[in-house]
Amino acid sequence: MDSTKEKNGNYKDDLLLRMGLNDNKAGMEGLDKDKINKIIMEATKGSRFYGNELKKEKQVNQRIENMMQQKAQITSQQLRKAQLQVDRYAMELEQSRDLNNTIVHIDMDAFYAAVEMRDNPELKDKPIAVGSMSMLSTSNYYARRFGVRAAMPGFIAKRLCPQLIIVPPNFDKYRAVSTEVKEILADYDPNFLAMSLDEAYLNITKHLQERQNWPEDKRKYFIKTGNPLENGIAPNTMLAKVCSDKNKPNGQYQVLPNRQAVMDFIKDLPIRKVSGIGKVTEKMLKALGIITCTELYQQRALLSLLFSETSWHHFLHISLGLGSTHLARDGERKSMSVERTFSEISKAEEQYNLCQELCSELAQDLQKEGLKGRTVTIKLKNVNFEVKTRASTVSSVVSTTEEIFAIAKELLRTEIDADFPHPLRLRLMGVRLSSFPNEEDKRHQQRSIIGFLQAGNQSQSAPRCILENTDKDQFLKSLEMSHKKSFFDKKRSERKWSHQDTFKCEAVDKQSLQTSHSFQVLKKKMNENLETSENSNNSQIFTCPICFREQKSISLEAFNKHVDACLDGPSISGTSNMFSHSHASSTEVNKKENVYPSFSQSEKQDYETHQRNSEINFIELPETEDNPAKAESVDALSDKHSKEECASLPSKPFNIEKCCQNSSSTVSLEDIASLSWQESSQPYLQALVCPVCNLEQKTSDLTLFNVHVDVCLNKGIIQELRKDKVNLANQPRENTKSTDNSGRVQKTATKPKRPGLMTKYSASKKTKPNNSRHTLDVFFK
DNA sequence: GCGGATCAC
DNA sequence: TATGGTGATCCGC
Repeated sequence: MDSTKEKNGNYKDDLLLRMGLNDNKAGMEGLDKDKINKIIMEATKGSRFYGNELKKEKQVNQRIENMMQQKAQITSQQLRKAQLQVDRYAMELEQSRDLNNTIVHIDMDAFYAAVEMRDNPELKDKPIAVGSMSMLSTSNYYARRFGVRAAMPGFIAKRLCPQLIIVPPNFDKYRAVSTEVKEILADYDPNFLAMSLDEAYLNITKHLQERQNWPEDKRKYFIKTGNPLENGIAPNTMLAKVCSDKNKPNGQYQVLPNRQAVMDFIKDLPIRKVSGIGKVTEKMLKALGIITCTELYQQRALLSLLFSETSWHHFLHISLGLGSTHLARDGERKSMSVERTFSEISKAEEQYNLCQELCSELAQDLQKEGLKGRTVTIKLKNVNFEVKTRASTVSSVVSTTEEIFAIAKELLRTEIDADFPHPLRLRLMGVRLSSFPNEEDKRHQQRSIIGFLQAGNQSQSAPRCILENTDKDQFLKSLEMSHKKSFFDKKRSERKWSHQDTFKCEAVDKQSLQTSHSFQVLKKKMNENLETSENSNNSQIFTCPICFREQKSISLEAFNKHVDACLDGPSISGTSNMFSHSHASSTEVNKKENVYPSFSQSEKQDYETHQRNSEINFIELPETEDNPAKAESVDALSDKHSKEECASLPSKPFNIEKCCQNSSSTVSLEDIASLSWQESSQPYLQALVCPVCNLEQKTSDLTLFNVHVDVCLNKGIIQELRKDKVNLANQPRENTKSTDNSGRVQKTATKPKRPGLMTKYSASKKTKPNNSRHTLDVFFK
């Protein structure tokens, strides 16, 4: 056709497929198919979006190429063996085939558009779409004749159909209508499964049985909702879903519950029609000559060798016409997120502000469902549509804006630092919380909290250990198991248990303190610190972890004696009570007052750390004043004291630079144990000093402080892990060339190539540097 | 546990 | 001018 097709045929086909245009249904009153294609491509070509689509397409092609090489190495022996194994499994599946259920899939036609047309009859004979100039949710059938589809940006739709009316979405309205419809559906199956506002599965097996006994007049109608809808009736969900797609619009289709009917239905069914087979899987299977379900069945042995077990099992289910016969109710949610697209934002300050807003929104949503989680993930999409996610898991659950933001902001900062001095040019940001505790976790947590509070109450009279048996057991178990884990897992477990212990025990019982592993380390570490400070004549103030009193300029022996005396002595209740008091009251205060503005004091402090890190990482850079990004940020966020603070840092026993830069200094239990408590100027309020970054945290909320420590630790680990990446990123990206074996010059891949999902073949298999780099189009023509 | 990807709606 | 938001899952590290 045109040159575009030769170069970008794949993308174009995908695009057209997605927009439903290569089914020959376009035409008649609307636009000619070719005309539609041309308009879409004209609007798309040259955009950043398109550039990214091409990039993604190349990656998929690479995956396919890897797969084909994998395939080429399969021997007939292996294939025969696989055939036996797969057929054995197929036999089992066949035997468990269940045709006793009647599943209906309900799909409301162009739902949003239908509702809008119902409420405004003027729209009825006009082409309409619901959405915005950026993105359409759906369109009516009139508009579809012009090629206007869901998931198409409105501005392109307008080019296809200038008279198109774009109606802004009104989800409350759609929800209301959806609820009405669902009430009707519930009559047929009270346990129906709603997939969205306009889609649901019903298991009407029981209903049909009961219906047998109904009087004739009552049986004469079936589902009547007043809305146009598709439905498909079949013995399982997979088939029902395909059925409802069959006779559009406003149609119905049934697959009878016998094996032959199922197999006949499946026979020529394109695999893409099946839920779960998307664009990429379709393309990969097409590369293996598989388009229909019959072909999928024929290649089952090969597929078992090329794909993961999960995948080929899924494929086998499909090719046998099998699917769920019961509607599994949704389990508990596993994550909650907020994300937003916007016009480019490149200023760090604005990015942090945005991040905090998202955290706030997320925190509100979480509160509605009473959820708390341990993993915070941020998502960034740059103006070139490249997506990154960065996650951090802390040891205790978080849920408030402040807690989530404390973590998210560090993740964001790491990314900003990594690209420094270039700004991140973002078009989307998102924040997600996951790792919600299961019921058992919750019970455990509950007990810990109660234990903590009880210990606080009782500390006046009879302080006792709040380190519960479960905690101890798990701590010991985690140590026991630790040799089986990876290095980082070990470190994680160590710090998790150590600083939980540290916080709990320091406030309470001396007996358990003495036996506590972490406390032994704590003592040891403090001694070491004391020694070094003595040796360097550096007069430091040490605070006794038991009584919290400052021990100034005393010898190591004296300090030890003091600690031991505190441990043996009768009265620590006063001090531990003081701690409990300050914790309890400050938590209250925190809840009410500590909703800090964009950048509070502690934010500034954090920012200063950031500045210090930047100075260390980019020591060759000009002064702050000459660095626009830095100067701006400093102006906005920081006072002028960062340099003095920086100068004072080396005298501290442990700091973030050491943590991040020393290759062997990934955070260890000992590091945690160097945690020191220093009294602030405020009486009865302990200032919390982070043992990692060594900065005093101006919060008295222990959870928030814990989060900060976790974040600092993760940051150390993250930077350790990312060292290579950062180095790579700091190199000039263009013109990075290398020579391969064949002597040709190629661009070096910026990122290490990985095999794609759901596949077994390994990317570590070296790609042949020869002609095998043909496109697969040629191969499969 | 992390990060990239795929998929559905 | 301009190509979404939410949630789940899988795979290889």
